[in-house]
Amino acid sequence: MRNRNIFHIDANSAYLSWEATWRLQHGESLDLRDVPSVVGGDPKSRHGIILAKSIPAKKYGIKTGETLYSARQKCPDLLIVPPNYELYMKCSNGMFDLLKEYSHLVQRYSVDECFLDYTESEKLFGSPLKTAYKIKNRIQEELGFTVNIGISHNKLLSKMASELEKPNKVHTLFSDEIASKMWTLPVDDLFMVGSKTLPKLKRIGISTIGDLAKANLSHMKSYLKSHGVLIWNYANGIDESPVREEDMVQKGVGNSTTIAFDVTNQREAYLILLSLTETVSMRLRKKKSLARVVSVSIKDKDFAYYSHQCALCAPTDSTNVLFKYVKKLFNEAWKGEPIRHLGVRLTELCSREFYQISIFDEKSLDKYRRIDETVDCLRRQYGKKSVIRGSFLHSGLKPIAGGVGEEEYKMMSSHL
DNA sequence: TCTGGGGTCCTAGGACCC
DNA sequence: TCTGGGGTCCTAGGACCC
Repeated sequence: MRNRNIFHIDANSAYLSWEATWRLQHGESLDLRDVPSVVGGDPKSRHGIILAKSIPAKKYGIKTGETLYSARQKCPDLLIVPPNYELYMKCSNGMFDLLKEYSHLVQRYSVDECFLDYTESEKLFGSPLKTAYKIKNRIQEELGFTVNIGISHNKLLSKMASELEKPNKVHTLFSDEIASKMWTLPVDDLFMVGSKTLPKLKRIGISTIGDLAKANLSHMKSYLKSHGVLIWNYANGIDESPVREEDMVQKGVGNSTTIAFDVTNQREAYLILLSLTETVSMRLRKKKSLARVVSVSIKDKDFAYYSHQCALCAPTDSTNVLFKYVKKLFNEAWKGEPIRHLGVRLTELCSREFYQISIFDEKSLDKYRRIDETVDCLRRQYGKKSVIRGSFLHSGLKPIAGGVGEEEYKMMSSHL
């Protein structure tokens, strides 16, 4: 492949910076970024984990994903603010729109990360490094938060580059810089080397990215299968994946929720599953897709996780049809123990247009479809909670569960 | 006052077919 | 009385990402 120029743009401690920016713009004098602070969920509803941390909080050893309880022990004066996903979506959109000015090829990798293919833009905007600084400074001035930008010839290296020194920095990581800038790093700093792979690598004497790069490829392949080949390539800076257009095909939609209390009976489990089915099927219909596979997942009070799935005879987007399968799957899977978390996921998606004929085969399905369309329409106009099922009244449970913000947005994935 | 939510991809084993 | 081997599909579980 010819030489490309790829940028990776990463908002620095995104949720926290966005929260800080918003608060400053709304009259607060304290900048959350200057003190030990975190964005975190509510422990009362069993959502008490750290979603983002300030740099001062990081100095206390506080990590994303750890419990608020543990973070408070490390730093008793820690300032904790609740998340505001709609705000984060707006900030994310602002960053994305600004980036689109510099290339038609911008991939939204997650809420706070984008890849930008600068290859064709160079003749319009000049040198990559100059433009990267321009973008970084514009985001800071116009949107109020800082980003790191990594520049290289592929996505993997540009992503590794943006991780180098934070915040508010532009880094390059071209081929001749791999040895000095990347090989010296601990091997788990490499994209796709996680907590399970790290000890396996340590066991064979690999502790830096450079060790992995110089390891024997066929040895890695027999030891870690295809994943071994993948990370060996990454360690050597090899990655040919393209910056993908926004509208790539999504493979599935799912929603899940941790319940504030342990669910111990079928009736309550059904209500929560119904609320999740409502959310997930609305999202499916919004995408004008149908699903052919439904799966239900359960996490019990001890965090043991399992799931059960089945294929449908015909793809559908009907809340009622999907819920019928969800109930069946739940009954087949549930072992009867107290439940902490429930999830509903739809996969094997296809286009609605493509399958319309079989949907209208049955009169009852046609009726279901009209109900779904009407309810979706009302909810769009008057809000998600304008139409709810009678069964939720007085149940103490949320009629619509799952989802973080109002808008649909690309979340994360683990491949480039 | 303990541990979120939303994704993708890979693998292993069993069923089934020829 | 023996009992191959390749291919595909399905499901459950695990690893990784942010």
